[in-house]
Amino acid sequence: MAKLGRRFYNQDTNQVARQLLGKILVRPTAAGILKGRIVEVESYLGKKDRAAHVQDEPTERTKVIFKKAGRVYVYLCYGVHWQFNITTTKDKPECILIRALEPVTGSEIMKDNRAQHSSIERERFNLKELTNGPGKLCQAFQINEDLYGEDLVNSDQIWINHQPDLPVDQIKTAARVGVNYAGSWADKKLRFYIQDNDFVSTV
DNA sequence: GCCGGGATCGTCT
DNA sequence: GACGATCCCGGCA
Repeated sequence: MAKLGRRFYNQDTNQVARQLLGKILVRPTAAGILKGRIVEVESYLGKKDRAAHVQDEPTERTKVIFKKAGRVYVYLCYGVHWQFNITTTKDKPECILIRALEPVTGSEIMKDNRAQHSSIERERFNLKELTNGPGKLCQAFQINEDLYGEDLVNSDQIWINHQPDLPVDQIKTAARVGVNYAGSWADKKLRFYIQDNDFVSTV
C-alpha cells in the first residue's frame, strides 16, 4: 500500500484531518513492525486558535509546525505523556493531533511497550486499552522526542499508508478534548472520529 | 461503574 | 512560577 506523499499533507488542515481517518500509521521498531488504523484526530489551526501551541513567532518547541507539511510534532503533556501531531499546509502553522488508533499489526509488541511505561501488569492490557488515547498510542508505538521533526514523506521510522477515504456519513465531529480554557475556540467542532469505532477515546 | 485527584516537567510569562 | 491537547488509581456506591 502506497505511502502518503507531500501533496496529501499540504491540503487544508481540516481536509487532511478528515482524510486521515481510516489511514494506516506504520512504525517499524526493533521488536517488529507496528501498524494502526487512525480513528480519531483533532485540528489545531494556528495563531488564531487559542487552543493551539503556536504564537506569533516559532519557539524551540513549535518551530517544526512552521515548516513544510508532513512533519512529526511531538511534545510532552503534563510532564508525563507524549503527544503525536502531524503538520499540514505549507503556508500556515497548523497541525493535527492523533488521538486514537485501532491496532492492525503487532498488538503483542504494543502490549510490551505499554507495560514498560506503566505499573500495570502486561496481561491486564486488553486490545482496546493499547491505543485508545493520545498518550497511550505514543507508549504503544514508541513515539517520543526522538521523532521530533521526522518527515513522514521520507522517513523509514514512521509513515502513513494510503487507504480509501471513508464515506462522510461515518465521520463524526465534536469539540476538542481538554481545551476549555480556549474561549470561543473551545466549542468549535475540530475533533473528527469514526462513528461507532471501539477505539475512539471519548464520544 | 463513576468520580476526584496526584504525578511530573518542559515551556512560556 | 504557573500550568497543561493525559493517564491511572483509589474510594465510594
